[in-house]
Amino acid sequence: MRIVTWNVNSLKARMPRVVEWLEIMNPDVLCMQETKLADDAFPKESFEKMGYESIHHGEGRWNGVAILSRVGLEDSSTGFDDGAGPDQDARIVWATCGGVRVASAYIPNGREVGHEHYHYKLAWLNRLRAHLDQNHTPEEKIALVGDFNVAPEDRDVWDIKVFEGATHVSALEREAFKDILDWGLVDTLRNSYPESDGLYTFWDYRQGSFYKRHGMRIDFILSSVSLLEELEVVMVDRNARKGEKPSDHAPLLADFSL
DNA sequence: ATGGTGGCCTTGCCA
Repeated sequence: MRIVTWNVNSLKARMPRVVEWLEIMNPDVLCMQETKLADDAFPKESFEKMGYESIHHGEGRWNGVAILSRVGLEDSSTGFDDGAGPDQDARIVWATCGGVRVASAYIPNGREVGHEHYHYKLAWLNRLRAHLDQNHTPEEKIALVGDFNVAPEDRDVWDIKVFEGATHVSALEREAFKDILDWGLVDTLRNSYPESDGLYTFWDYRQGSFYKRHGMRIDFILSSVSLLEELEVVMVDRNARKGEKPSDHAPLLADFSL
């Protein structure tokens, strides 16, 4: 089973690239973030013609997450089931696909350390942990994937000196991210390449970042241990960051022997 | 070619 996470930065703008990529890479499950679509604008029928069931959770101009699956899509839900009320944004969707509980998540950016949005980001990660505590056990096969907007280690950004005092690398964000992992999830790409630097999934459009290899590793396929036992390979498709009208994120793929 | 934002119900905001 090939599971993919990809922040597409507007599905409307990215649809040609997404369709082309699906035809070439044939994932079983594609989790997208930042679709920037309302639910009624999501091209569900186009994906159905390609053999994919789908669930989308969107609000229109910002955010928006989706799961596509050709190995079944059951028990879908949106947001958090943690008893704390609805989230202000459309940032997470859940579904069971081929026996794996999958979540497609778009964690808040935070904007600036100390900003109201930064506190929302930390609270959001805490709610995600609470949702896991209340709805799942680490023994299940779980793939929690998406754009976490956190670089867990200094080597996960191209130059840590540039990020001094910035979001994505602050201690509180990293602790909140680690708290998710400590529940019982493994960062699959880092687990497969423990010694590697330069493993990035995002390159800002500005200042020629991609060409300069000025990237960040902020997208993840987090796997429970029982699912990790089935992991064959995990990789970033940097080619998808090239060419005409790319997203600023590359897809992250993992193949499991399921 | 030796450089270099993009998306959005756009004219500022978000990333």
